[in-house]
Amino acid sequence: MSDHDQSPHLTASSSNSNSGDALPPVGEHARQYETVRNAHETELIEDYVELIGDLIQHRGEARAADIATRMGVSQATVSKMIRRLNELGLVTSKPYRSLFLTEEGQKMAETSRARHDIVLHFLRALGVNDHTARIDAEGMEHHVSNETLSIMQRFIDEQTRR
Amino acid sequence: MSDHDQSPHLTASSSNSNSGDALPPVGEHARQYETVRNAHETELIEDYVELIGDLIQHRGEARAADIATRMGVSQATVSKMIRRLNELGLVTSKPYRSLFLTEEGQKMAETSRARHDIVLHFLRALGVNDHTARIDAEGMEHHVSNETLSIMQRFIDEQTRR
DNA sequence: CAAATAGTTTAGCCTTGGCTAACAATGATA
DNA sequence: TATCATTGTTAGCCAAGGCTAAACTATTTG
Ligand SMILES: [Mn+2]
Ligand SMILES: [Mn+2]
Ligand SMILES: [Mn+2]
Ligand SMILES: [Mn+2]
Repeated sequence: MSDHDQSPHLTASSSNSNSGDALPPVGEHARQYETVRNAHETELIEDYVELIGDLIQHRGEARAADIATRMGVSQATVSKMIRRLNELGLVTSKPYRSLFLTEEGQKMAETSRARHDIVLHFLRALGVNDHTARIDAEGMEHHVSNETLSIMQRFIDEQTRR
Repeated sequence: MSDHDQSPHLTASSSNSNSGDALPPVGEHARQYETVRNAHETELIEDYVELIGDLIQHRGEARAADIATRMGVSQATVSKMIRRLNELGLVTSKPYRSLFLTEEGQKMAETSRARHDIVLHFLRALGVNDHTARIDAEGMEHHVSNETLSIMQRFIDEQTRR
Protein backbone atom coordinates (compact mmCIF):
# COMPACT_ATOMS: atom_id res chain seq x y z
CA MET A 1 0.00 0.00 0.00
CA SER A 2 1.31 3.43 -0.95
CA ASP A 3 0.81 6.56 1.11
CA HIS A 4 -2.21 7.05 -1.08
CA ASP A 5 -3.86 4.42 1.07
CA GLN A 6 -3.32 5.37 4.69
CA SER A 7 -6.39 4.33 6.56
CA PRO A 8 -8.53 7.06 8.11
CA HIS A 9 -11.38 6.20 10.41
CA LEU A 10 -13.86 5.17 7.80
CA THR A 11 -16.33 3.30 9.94
CA ALA A 12 -18.85 4.93 12.20
CA SER A 13 -17.91 8.56 12.09
CA SER A 14 -20.99 9.51 14.05
CA SER A 15 -21.02 13.06 12.74
CA ASN A 16 -22.09 11.92 9.32
CA SER A 17 -23.95 8.67 9.48
CA ASN A 18 -26.42 8.63 6.65
CA SER A 19 -28.23 5.62 8.04
CA GLY A 20 -31.24 7.68 8.96
CA ASP A 21 -31.61 9.15 5.48
CA ALA A 22 -34.15 7.45 3.26
CA LEU A 23 -33.17 6.18 -0.15
CA PRO A 24 -33.57 8.74 -2.94
CA PRO A 25 -36.67 8.44 -5.15
CA VAL A 26 -36.18 5.58 -7.62
CA GLY A 27 -36.03 7.67 -10.78
CA GLU A 28 -33.53 10.08 -9.35
CA HIS A 29 -31.41 7.28 -8.00
CA ALA A 30 -31.35 5.57 -11.38
CA ARG A 31 -30.34 8.82 -13.07
CA GLN A 32 -27.37 9.12 -10.73
CA TYR A 33 -25.98 5.77 -11.79
CA GLU A 34 -26.77 6.54 -15.40
CA THR A 35 -24.70 9.71 -15.21
CA VAL A 36 -21.78 7.69 -13.90
CA ARG A 37 -22.14 5.13 -16.71
CA ASN A 38 -22.16 7.93 -19.26
CA ALA A 39 -19.03 9.46 -17.78
CA HIS A 40 -17.29 6.12 -18.06
CA GLU A 41 -18.02 5.97 -21.75
CA THR A 42 -16.15 9.19 -22.45
CA GLU A 43 -13.45 9.31 -19.85
CA LEU A 44 -10.85 7.16 -21.53
CA ILE A 45 -11.34 9.07 -24.75
CA GLU A 46 -10.89 12.34 -22.91
CA ASP A 47 -7.71 11.13 -21.24
CA TYR A 48 -6.21 10.02 -24.55
CA VAL A 49 -7.07 13.27 -26.27
CA GLU A 50 -5.80 15.30 -23.36
CA LEU A 51 -2.55 13.33 -23.28
CA ILE A 52 -2.06 13.68 -27.03
CA GLY A 53 -2.51 17.41 -26.68
CA ASP A 54 0.00 17.53 -23.85
CA LEU A 55 2.55 15.51 -25.77
CA ILE A 56 2.26 17.75 -28.81
CA GLN A 57 2.60 20.80 -26.64
CA HIS A 58 5.50 19.62 -24.50
CA ARG A 59 7.28 17.24 -26.82
CA GLY A 60 6.47 18.61 -30.23
CA GLU A 61 4.71 15.44 -31.35
CA ALA A 62 2.55 12.60 -30.11
CA ARG A 63 3.85 9.13 -30.91
CA ALA A 64 2.00 5.93 -30.11
CA ALA A 65 4.93 4.51 -28.15
CA ASP A 66 4.97 7.48 -25.79
CA ILE A 67 1.25 7.26 -25.26
CA ALA A 68 1.65 3.59 -24.44
CA THR A 69 4.32 4.11 -21.79
CA ARG A 70 2.56 7.15 -20.33
CA MET A 71 -0.70 5.28 -20.08
CA GLY A 72 0.98 2.11 -18.86
CA VAL A 73 -0.64 0.06 -21.57
CA SER A 74 0.54 -2.02 -24.54
CA GLN A 75 1.20 -0.50 -27.92
CA ALA A 76 -1.46 -2.71 -29.42
CA THR A 77 -4.00 -1.20 -27.08
CA VAL A 78 -2.96 2.28 -28.12
CA SER A 79 -3.10 1.42 -31.79
CA LYS A 80 -6.63 0.15 -31.44
CA MET A 81 -7.63 3.22 -29.48
CA ILE A 82 -6.19 5.53 -32.11
CA ARG A 83 -8.38 3.88 -34.71
CA ARG A 84 -11.35 4.70 -32.50
CA LEU A 85 -10.29 8.30 -31.99
CA ASN A 86 -9.95 8.54 -35.74
CA GLU A 87 -13.45 7.22 -36.33
CA LEU A 88 -14.72 9.71 -33.77
CA GLY A 89 -13.08 12.52 -35.71
CA LEU A 90 -10.80 13.52 -32.86
CA VAL A 91 -7.41 12.78 -34.39
CA THR A 92 -5.92 12.42 -37.84
CA SER A 93 -3.14 9.93 -38.49
CA LYS A 94 -1.23 8.38 -41.34
CA PRO A 95 0.05 4.85 -40.76
CA TYR A 96 3.39 4.77 -38.95
CA ARG A 97 3.40 8.54 -38.42
CA SER A 98 2.69 10.62 -35.36
CA LEU A 99 -0.71 11.98 -34.45
CA PHE A 100 -2.52 15.25 -34.81
CA LEU A 101 -5.68 16.51 -33.16
CA THR A 102 -8.56 17.71 -35.30
CA GLU A 103 -10.32 20.97 -34.45
CA GLU A 104 -12.77 19.00 -32.40
CA GLY A 105 -9.97 17.06 -30.76
CA GLN A 106 -8.22 20.27 -29.79
CA LYS A 107 -11.37 21.61 -28.29
CA MET A 108 -11.83 18.46 -26.23
CA ALA A 109 -8.19 18.53 -25.15
CA GLU A 110 -8.50 22.10 -23.95
CA THR A 111 -11.70 21.51 -22.06
CA SER A 112 -10.39 18.36 -20.44
CA ARG A 113 -7.14 20.01 -19.53
CA ALA A 114 -8.94 22.98 -17.97
CA ARG A 115 -11.22 20.74 -15.97
CA HIS A 116 -8.31 18.55 -14.89
CA ASP A 117 -6.36 21.61 -13.73
CA ILE A 118 -9.21 22.98 -11.69
CA VAL A 119 -9.67 19.69 -9.88
CA LEU A 120 -5.93 19.33 -9.29
CA HIS A 121 -5.48 22.87 -8.02
CA PHE A 122 -8.56 22.56 -5.89
CA LEU A 123 -7.23 19.46 -4.17
CA ARG A 124 -3.91 21.15 -3.50
CA ALA A 125 -5.68 24.24 -2.18
CA LEU A 126 -7.64 21.95 0.13
CA GLY A 127 -4.38 20.71 1.57
CA VAL A 128 -3.92 17.42 -0.24
CA ASN A 129 -0.35 16.36 -0.91
CA ASP A 130 0.69 16.98 -4.51
CA HIS A 131 1.35 13.35 -5.33
CA THR A 132 -1.99 12.20 -3.99
CA ALA A 133 -3.76 15.15 -5.57
CA ARG A 134 -2.51 14.14 -9.01
CA ILE A 135 -3.73 10.60 -8.61
CA ASP A 136 -7.14 11.61 -7.29
CA ALA A 137 -7.59 14.31 -9.92
CA GLU A 138 -7.03 11.85 -12.76
CA GLY A 139 -10.09 9.90 -11.69
CA MET A 140 -12.29 12.58 -10.15
CA GLU A 141 -12.14 15.00 -13.06
CA HIS A 142 -14.61 12.96 -15.11
CA HIS A 143 -17.25 12.98 -12.40
CA VAL A 144 -17.31 16.62 -11.44
CA SER A 145 -20.26 18.66 -12.69
CA ASN A 146 -19.83 22.16 -14.01
CA GLU A 147 -21.59 23.47 -10.95
CA THR A 148 -19.06 21.86 -8.65
CA LEU A 149 -16.24 22.95 -10.93
CA SER A 150 -17.29 26.59 -10.57
CA ILE A 151 -17.33 26.25 -6.83
CA MET A 152 -13.92 24.64 -6.85
CA GLN A 153 -12.62 27.50 -8.96
CA ARG A 154 -14.00 30.03 -6.51
CA PHE A 155 -12.36 28.16 -3.64
CA ILE A 156 -9.01 28.24 -5.44
CA ASP A 157 -9.31 31.95 -6.09
CA GLU A 158 -10.12 32.72 -2.46
CA GLN A 159 -7.27 30.54 -1.26
CA THR A 160 -4.86 32.12 -3.74
CA ARG A 161 -5.63 35.78 -3.00
CA ARG A 162 -4.48 35.45 0.57
CA MET B 1 -28.89 19.02 -20.58
CA SER B 2 -29.82 19.12 -16.91
CA ASP B 3 -28.79 21.84 -14.51
CA HIS B 4 -25.96 19.47 -13.74
CA ASP B 5 -24.41 20.79 -16.93
CA GLN B 6 -24.49 24.56 -16.82
CA SER B 7 -21.38 25.82 -18.52
CA PRO B 8 -18.87 27.72 -16.43
CA HIS B 9 -15.91 29.43 -18.06
CA LEU B 10 -13.79 26.40 -18.68
CA THR B 11 -11.34 27.76 -21.19
CA ALA B 12 -8.40 29.94 -20.33
CA SER B 13 -8.88 30.75 -16.70
CA SER B 14 -5.50 32.44 -16.50
CA SER B 15 -5.17 31.89 -12.79
CA ASN B 16 -4.66 28.19 -13.25
CA SER B 17 -3.24 27.43 -16.62
CA ASN B 18 -1.10 24.36 -16.29
CA SER B 19 0.46 24.86 -19.70
CA GLY B 20 3.77 25.80 -18.18
CA ASP B 21 3.98 22.66 -16.05
CA ALA B 22 6.03 19.85 -17.50
CA LEU B 23 4.54 16.41 -17.88
CA PRO B 24 4.98 14.19 -14.82
CA PRO B 25 7.78 11.58 -14.94
CA VAL B 26 6.67 8.67 -17.10
CA GLY B 27 6.46 6.05 -14.37
CA GLU B 28 4.47 8.26 -12.08
CA HIS B 29 2.14 9.26 -14.88
CA ALA B 30 1.53 5.63 -15.79
CA ARG B 31 0.77 4.80 -12.17
CA GLN B 32 -1.88 7.52 -12.08
CA TYR B 33 -3.79 5.97 -14.95
CA GLU B 34 -3.29 2.53 -13.48
CA THR B 35 -4.90 3.66 -10.24
CA VAL B 36 -7.91 4.88 -12.19
CA ARG B 37 -8.17 1.57 -14.09
CA ASN B 38 -8.06 -0.32 -10.81
CA ALA B 39 -10.80 1.84 -9.34
CA HIS B 40 -12.96 1.11 -12.34
CA GLU B 41 -12.65 -2.61 -11.74
CA THR B 42 -14.14 -2.39 -8.28
CA GLU B 43 -16.54 0.50 -8.46
CA LEU B 44 -19.55 -1.26 -9.90
CA ILE B 45 -19.14 -4.04 -7.38
CA GLU B 46 -18.99 -1.51 -4.58
CA ASP B 47 -22.10 0.27 -5.79
CA TYR B 48 -24.05 -2.98 -5.99
CA VAL B 49 -22.97 -4.10 -2.54
CA GLU B 50 -23.68 -0.68 -1.07
CA LEU B 51 -27.11 -0.60 -2.67
CA ILE B 52 -27.94 -4.10 -1.46
CA GLY B 53 -26.98 -3.04 2.05
CA ASP B 54 -29.15 0.06 1.79
CA LEU B 55 -32.13 -1.91 0.53
CA ILE B 56 -31.86 -4.42 3.34
CA GLN B 57 -31.58 -1.63 5.86
CA HIS B 58 -34.37 0.57 4.53
CA ARG B 59 -36.68 -1.96 2.92
CA GLY B 60 -36.05 -5.06 4.95
CA GLU B 61 -34.83 -7.03 1.95
CA ALA B 62 -32.93 -6.71 -1.32
CA ARG B 63 -34.75 -8.05 -4.36
CA ALA B 64 -33.26 -8.20 -7.84
CA ALA B 65 -36.14 -6.22 -9.34
CA ASP B 66 -35.54 -3.31 -6.99
CA ILE B 67 -31.85 -3.30 -7.70
CA ALA B 68 -32.64 -3.24 -11.42
CA THR B 69 -34.91 -0.21 -11.22
CA ARG B 70 -32.65 1.61 -8.78
CA MET B 71 -29.64 1.04 -10.99
CA GLY B 72 -31.59 1.78 -14.15
CA VAL B 73 -30.53 -1.48 -15.71
CA SER B 74 -32.26 -4.67 -16.94
CA GLN B 75 -33.09 -7.56 -14.67
CA ALA B 76 -30.88 -9.80 -16.76
CA THR B 77 -27.94 -7.53 -16.06
CA VAL B 78 -28.64 -7.68 -12.34
CA SER B 79 -29.01 -11.44 -12.38
CA LYS B 80 -25.66 -11.82 -14.04
CA MET B 81 -24.05 -9.41 -11.61
CA ILE B 82 -25.44 -11.28 -8.64
CA ARG B 83 -23.77 -14.42 -9.87
CA ARG B 84 -20.50 -12.50 -9.88
CA LEU B 85 -21.03 -11.10 -6.40
CA ASN B 86 -21.70 -14.63 -5.28
CA GLU B 87 -18.49 -15.93 -6.79
CA LEU B 88 -16.65 -13.10 -5.10
CA GLY B 89 -18.09 -14.15 -1.76
CA LEU B 90 -19.92 -10.88 -1.21
CA VAL B 91 -23.53 -12.10 -1.22
CA THR B 92 -25.39 -15.33 -0.62
CA SER B 93 -28.50 -16.11 -2.61
CA LYS B 94 -30.90 -18.93 -3.31
CA PRO B 95 -32.57 -18.93 -6.72
CA TYR B 96 -35.71 -16.76 -6.82
CA ARG B 97 -35.13 -15.48 -3.30
CA SER B 98 -33.86 -12.19 -2.04
CA LEU B 99 -30.23 -11.45 -1.27
CA PHE B 100 -28.05 -11.36 1.79
CA LEU B 101 -24.62 -9.91 2.30
CA THR B 102 -21.83 -12.11 3.63
CA GLU B 103 -19.60 -10.82 6.41
CA GLU B 104 -17.22 -9.56 3.80
CA GLY B 105 -20.07 -8.02 1.84
CA GLN B 106 -21.29 -6.18 4.91
CA LYS B 107 -17.86 -4.85 5.55
CA MET B 108 -17.61 -3.56 1.99
CA ALA B 109 -21.08 -2.03 2.18
CA GLU B 110 -20.20 -0.16 5.35
CA THR B 111 -16.91 1.13 4.03
CA SER B 112 -18.46 2.21 0.75
CA ARG B 113 -21.36 3.85 2.48
CA ALA B 114 -19.06 5.75 4.83
CA ARG B 115 -16.88 6.95 1.97
CA HIS B 116 -19.91 7.91 -0.10
CA ASP B 117 -21.32 9.91 2.81
CA ILE B 118 -18.13 11.81 3.41
CA VAL B 119 -17.91 12.82 -0.23
CA LEU B 120 -21.58 13.80 -0.33
CA HIS B 121 -21.44 15.81 2.86
CA PHE B 122 -18.23 17.43 1.78
CA LEU B 123 -19.76 18.62 -1.48
CA ARG B 124 -22.75 20.05 0.35
CA ALA B 125 -20.47 21.75 2.87
CA LEU B 126 -18.60 23.26 -0.06
CA GLY B 127 -21.85 24.80 -1.23
CA VAL B 128 -22.89 22.43 -3.98
CA ASN B 129 -26.61 22.00 -4.49
CA ASP B 130 -27.93 18.77 -2.98
CA HIS B 131 -29.13 17.31 -6.25
CA THR B 132 -25.85 17.93 -8.01
CA ALA B 133 -23.89 16.80 -5.00
CA ARG B 134 -25.62 13.42 -5.07
CA ILE B 135 -24.81 12.91 -8.72
CA ASP B 136 -21.19 13.96 -8.39
CA ALA B 137 -20.66 11.93 -5.23
CA GLU B 138 -21.81 8.72 -6.90
CA GLY B 139 -18.95 8.96 -9.37
CA MET B 140 -16.27 10.73 -7.36
CA GLU B 141 -16.40 8.45 -4.35
CA HIS B 142 -14.42 5.72 -6.10
CA HIS B 143 -11.53 8.01 -6.96
CA VAL B 144 -10.93 9.70 -3.66
CA SER B 145 -7.90 8.53 -1.69
CA ASN B 146 -8.01 8.03 2.04
CA GLU B 147 -5.80 11.04 2.45
CA THR B 148 -8.26 13.27 0.63
CA LEU B 149 -11.12 11.65 2.48
CA SER B 150 -9.60 12.62 5.82
CA ILE B 151 -9.21 16.17 4.66
CA MET B 152 -12.80 16.25 3.45
CA GLN B 153 -13.91 14.96 6.82
CA ARG B 154 -11.98 17.68 8.59
CA PHE B 155 -13.53 20.28 6.32
CA ILE B 156 -17.02 19.00 7.13
CA ASP B 157 -16.30 19.10 10.86
CA GLU B 158 -15.06 22.67 10.70
CA GLN B 159 -18.03 23.74 8.62
CA THR B 160 -20.44 21.98 10.95
CA ARG B 161 -19.12 23.36 14.25
CA ARG B 162 -19.92 26.92 13.24
C1' DC C 1 23.32 0.66 -48.56
C1' DA C 2 22.38 -3.38 -45.71
C1' DA C 3 21.28 -4.82 -41.32
C1' DA C 4 19.69 -4.13 -36.97
C1' DT C 5 16.66 -1.70 -33.90
C1' DA C 6 12.74 0.73 -32.81
C1' DG C 7 8.10 1.72 -33.66
C1' DT C 8 3.41 0.43 -35.52
C1' DT C 9 -0.20 -2.44 -36.92
C1' DT C 10 -2.97 -6.59 -37.18
C1' DA C 11 -5.01 -10.89 -35.68
C1' DG C 12 -7.00 -13.27 -32.27
C1' DC C 13 -8.01 -13.99 -27.53
C1' DC C 14 -10.30 -12.64 -22.95
C1' DT C 15 -13.38 -10.23 -19.39
C1' DT C 16 -16.74 -6.88 -18.19
C1' DG C 17 -21.09 -4.92 -18.44
C1' DG C 18 -24.73 -3.79 -21.17
C1' DC C 19 -28.98 -5.53 -24.02
C1' DT C 20 -33.37 -8.57 -25.72
C1' DA C 21 -36.05 -12.60 -25.96
C1' DA C 22 -37.58 -16.80 -24.17
C1' DC C 23 -38.44 -19.55 -20.35
C1' DA C 24 -39.27 -20.78 -15.30
C1' DA C 25 -40.70 -20.02 -10.59
C1' DT C 26 -43.38 -17.60 -7.10
C1' DG C 27 -47.23 -15.70 -5.01
C1' DA C 28 -51.64 -13.35 -5.23
C1' DT C 29 -56.34 -13.74 -6.54
C1' DA C 30 -60.37 -15.35 -8.78
C1' DT D 1 -56.85 -24.80 -6.73
C1' DA D 2 -55.95 -22.98 -11.26
C1' DT D 3 -54.59 -18.82 -13.48
C1' DC D 4 -52.07 -14.92 -14.10
C1' DA D 5 -48.96 -11.17 -13.06
C1' DT D 6 -44.62 -10.40 -11.22
C1' DT D 7 -40.15 -11.68 -10.55
C1' DG D 8 -35.91 -14.20 -11.66
C1' DT D 9 -32.93 -16.90 -14.83
C1' DT D 10 -30.73 -18.30 -19.04
C1' DA D 11 -29.04 -17.96 -23.71
C1' DG D 12 -27.04 -15.39 -27.00
C1' DC D 13 -25.73 -11.03 -28.83
C1' DC D 14 -22.65 -6.69 -28.78
C1' DA D 15 -18.98 -3.03 -27.77
C1' DA D 16 -15.15 -1.55 -25.03
C1' DG D 17 -10.73 -2.10 -23.38
C1' DG D 18 -7.24 -5.00 -22.01
C1' DC D 19 -3.52 -8.62 -23.54
C1' DT D 20 0.29 -11.48 -26.56
C1' DA D 21 2.36 -12.87 -30.75
C1' DA D 22 3.49 -12.05 -35.34
C1' DA D 23 4.09 -9.15 -39.30
C1' DC D 24 5.28 -4.98 -41.21
C1' DT D 25 7.52 -0.11 -41.73
C1' DA D 26 10.78 3.41 -40.62
C1' DT D 27 15.01 4.95 -38.90
C1' DT D 28 19.54 4.53 -37.32
C1' DT D 29 23.96 2.72 -37.64
C1' DG D 30 27.88 -0.21 -39.24
MN1 LIG E 1 -8.64 11.19 -16.21
MN1 LIG F 1 -7.19 14.13 -17.21
MN1 LIG G 1 -21.96 4.83 -3.55
MN1 LIG H 1 -20.70 5.03 -6.89
